[in-house]
Amino acid sequence: MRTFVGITGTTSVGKSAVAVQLAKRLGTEIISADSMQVYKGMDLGTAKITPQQMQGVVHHMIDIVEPTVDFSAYLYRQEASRIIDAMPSLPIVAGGTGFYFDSILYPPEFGCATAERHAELCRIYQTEGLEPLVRMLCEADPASAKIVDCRNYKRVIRAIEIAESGQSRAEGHGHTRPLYDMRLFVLQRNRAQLYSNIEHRVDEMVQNGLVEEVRSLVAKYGYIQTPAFEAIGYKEMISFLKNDISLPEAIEQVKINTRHYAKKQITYYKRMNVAEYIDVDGKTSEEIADHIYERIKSIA
RNA sequence: AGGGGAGUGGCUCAAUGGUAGAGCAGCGGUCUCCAAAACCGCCGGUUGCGUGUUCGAAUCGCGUCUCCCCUG
Repeated sequence: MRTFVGITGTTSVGKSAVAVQLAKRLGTEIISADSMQVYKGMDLGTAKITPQQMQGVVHHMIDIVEPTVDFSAYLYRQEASRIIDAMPSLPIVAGGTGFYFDSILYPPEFGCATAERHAELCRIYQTEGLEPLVRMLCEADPASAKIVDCRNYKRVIRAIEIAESGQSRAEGHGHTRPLYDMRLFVLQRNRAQLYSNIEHRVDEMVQNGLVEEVRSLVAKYGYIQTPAFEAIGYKEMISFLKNDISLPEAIEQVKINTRHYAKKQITYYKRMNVAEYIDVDGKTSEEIADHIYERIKSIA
């Protein structure tokens, strides 16, 4: 079983810098685990690492698709594990999307629907609501209907798709063993400090031209409805550009949504197999990288 | 100064005589191809203050404080 180092943590804890420092010590490359930094042209709002900040370290899974693409954990996993498997050195997977780490460790085994069928199911939800979908699931796969959250349309649609592919969401396809030996380090800081950082970081993004970035994306792609344009910092600015809300309101909303996001990240990490939580307050990225290096040098 | 309006949980607001509800925020959680998504739960007010009427007042009367608007 291959081993890799995982570095994650809430937004704005400084994951990227630590990953770069560690990669330099290990002489290896970084695979990003970030659901939004995969999109080209979305830089400021996703706090994407700049070429200068990379310091010559190769980064994978960043800027790999256009914002028009419906990217997914499935596509992420395919590409990411291929890169990990091919890397001669100890890979570092770094990013804030816990679900993407899991998709590498426990790749989905269920079948998928065609894009057309998926779109059709989504259309049913939009026009007729949840009930018809739940009814469909109850008919197609009553066992799954019992275990799936039937108030969550995404889960219901997915379960229908699985059923239609001849499988059942209810069958314990749960992987008991991960495909990789991940040594996961979670960077953290206290809640007050975290929230204050988010506050400043959002203000900084706006000062650095977030509105202009979103404006040019809209100019290039229009008001498309893809996961990319649902990213925090983007959806709110789009509302502002559409004149639905004022700029101060949009900025406040970005801050609130970022806090919620950070909270959900913290919750998600609790279910992961964490090797160690590291408090970052008062430490430099070099010190943190050194600390992690000491912990994993035996396997490097 | 006079006239009018408003004061309800952190915020925005609902409930005009019958033991105060919601949204947002806050806190916690779910998660096997949209995950920066989608979904779930919890905490929190005796209604500016005082007094009166009433079986019973956020809701009516009187007084008082604060804010807003108009007139001067």
